[in-house]
Amino acid sequence: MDTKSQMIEIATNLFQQKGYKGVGVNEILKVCNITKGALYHHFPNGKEELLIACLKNMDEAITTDIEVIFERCQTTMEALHAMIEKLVANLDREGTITGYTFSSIVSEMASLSEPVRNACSDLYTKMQGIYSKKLVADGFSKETAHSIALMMTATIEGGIMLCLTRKTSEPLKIISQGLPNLLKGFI
Amino acid sequence: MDTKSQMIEIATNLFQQKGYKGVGVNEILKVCNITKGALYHHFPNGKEELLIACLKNMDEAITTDIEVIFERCQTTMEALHAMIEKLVANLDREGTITGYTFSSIVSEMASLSEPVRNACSDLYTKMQGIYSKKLVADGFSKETAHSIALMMTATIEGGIMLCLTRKTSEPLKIISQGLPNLLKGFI
DNA sequence: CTCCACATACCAACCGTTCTGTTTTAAACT
DNA sequence: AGTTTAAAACAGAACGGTTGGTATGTGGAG
Repeated sequence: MDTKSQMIEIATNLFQQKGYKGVGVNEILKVCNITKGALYHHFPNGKEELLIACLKNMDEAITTDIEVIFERCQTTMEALHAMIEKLVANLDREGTITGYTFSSIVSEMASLSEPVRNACSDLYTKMQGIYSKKLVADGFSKETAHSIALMMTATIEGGIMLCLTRKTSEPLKIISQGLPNLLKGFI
Repeated sequence: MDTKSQMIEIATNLFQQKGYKGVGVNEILKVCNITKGALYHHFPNGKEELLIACLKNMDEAITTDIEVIFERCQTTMEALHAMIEKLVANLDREGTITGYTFSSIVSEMASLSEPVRNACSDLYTKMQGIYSKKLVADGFSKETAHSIALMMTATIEGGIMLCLTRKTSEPLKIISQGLPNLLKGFI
């Protein structure tokens, strides 16, 4: 793997876990086993440019990952259960959540950097779009599907926050059980 | 108002908006118009102790605020609408959200400081408790109420994240409209 | 000989914290 | 009431460490 890709891969993980300001460039360089020269060679605009590259990387990773799940599963609910199960497994195994979320980055940077905010917004919109499409296939109207997709996105993101706070995967499990009722209510 | 209370008041606002690492002690001192001596006199353990004091302050503020709303409103849904309306108004007016949320602190600090994580966990639990109680009064069983309350907490917190990312209050408005369907689904 | 991909050394700015010194407050004693 | 005294409530300089960023050096590939 080339140096640049490796940097993005590692930095993505660190940013997801500790947020933007929570990770210093020196820490990233140490884990990557490279030096300042390499970083500022590939990312002349420094840390923020690296973050945006990481967000683009997450975009691809998350989008394709979710799309695979949503293609394999028959209904939206099945797909959601599979998604959350993956999150729960990840959380139980590693103690942190590395996929499907970037809440720490949003809450830190949304008001500080427009490029970062836009990248995050795009990612949310993309995820929501995948949900929405499947919901339409499930028989919901376009507007209803849009509303449900938004609520699903919010609920999962909020659920992750609760899991991190409680140090348990319980909240996401309960959400996984409760989500079908959300769809039921919209019929 | 005494210096200590003023510090907590101002720091609470700053922490909510910019997160923990996003605010330097110097910035806090500047806004408060005090110096290092005052800070480390009232909070010998420095910044983190101040943060915990802020979380306790938020606990009281949020709890009493929500409790008032939930007492005034007949049903859980009415109360929720009122709550979200308040959030939306705040967001439309000031561009940031200062009440009912501390997502930035959670995502930054949950894995770094146990005292902070516990304080956040307590706050979520308390909010959830208020929802839950009202839901039982609405006729739901205890377990069902607990599940719904958790989902409501997650959805609102996630909705706030979406609003910050999109720079619009639209997500919360849609959630406010969609939430009744969540309750409907549980019946 | 040149250009790319780094390494190394260095920098100013800022971080949170600690220190010592000064003022203010208020109770205690004459 | 006036003085003494001790503690509380600050002010402000100084500290070591870390931050993100830059300027220059260097080895290898073409």
